[in-house]
Amino acid sequence: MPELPEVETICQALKPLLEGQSFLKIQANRPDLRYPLPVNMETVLSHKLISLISRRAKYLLLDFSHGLTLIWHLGMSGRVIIENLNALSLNSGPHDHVVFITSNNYKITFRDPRRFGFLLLYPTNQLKSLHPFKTLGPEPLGDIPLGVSVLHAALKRRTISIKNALLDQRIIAGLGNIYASEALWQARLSPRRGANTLRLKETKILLIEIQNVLRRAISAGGSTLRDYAQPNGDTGYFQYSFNVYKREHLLCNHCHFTPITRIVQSGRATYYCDKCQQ
DNA sequence: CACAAGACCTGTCAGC
DNA sequence: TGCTGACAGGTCTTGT
Ligand SMILES: [Zn+2]
Repeated sequence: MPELPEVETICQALKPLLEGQSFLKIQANRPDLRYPLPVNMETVLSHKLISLISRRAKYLLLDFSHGLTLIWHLGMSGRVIIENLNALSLNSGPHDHVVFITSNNYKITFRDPRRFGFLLLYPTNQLKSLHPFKTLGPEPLGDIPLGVSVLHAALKRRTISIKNALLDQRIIAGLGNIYASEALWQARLSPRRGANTLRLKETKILLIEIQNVLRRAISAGGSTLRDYAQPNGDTGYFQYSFNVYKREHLLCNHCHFTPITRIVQSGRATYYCDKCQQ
């Protein structure tokens, strides 16, 4: 489900609510999702000051002032729901696996039907040296601008298709199936091109278009296809700006005469215009 | 090591 | 109305 723009949207929603607050209660409605929930999560985290909410790749990071970081991944179908705490809101739906009650009276629900999401608890100062953070590629919208030469060098080493390369979180962090296809359309590059065949000039355009599409998607609150919604319950709006994703057989918005093609690469759908994208 | 395919899990939708 | 198969915003594991 959530790629960088959706996780960033959730991060921005949680940040003002949670920083400086704490969890009064953490209710786990099952012992695990993709992985077992952190042991004694409620004991270890409740009443501890939340010092920083941030995002790395598709991970939400909740830093606590006593030196632990809660790592929160939403998998394919994960949602974060923020509600005002009231008497009626204590019941949970069938896929509401973890419920956090905050010191400023919010109920934050982790809903995830497919349970590919997970929570992990690591010491903050060890995060960077632990999997998967150890091998995670650069942030496309990071404070330190991702240089074209870095991306180009990483692509040069790989024989996989450029589409698959964009999904590899070790090369660039945060892109998923939607935004990989959309960025390649914007850059007018075929998803079937070998990653190592891009010219520096093409990589340069691709990086700019990756950044543009991610920024526009964040501004739109992400893309809603099925499960995803912003934490306040609104849908995202970027699905209305898709040029290729889920648009098989519809005409390309650039050339206006070629139907969008759907292919499968490494088991995942890719959409593109066979004429515009070379 | 690099890569493709399989696995994880549940819900939805098209087609019969 | 069922049933069946395909498919879904991700990533870890397995096999070649
Ligand atoms: Zn076109």
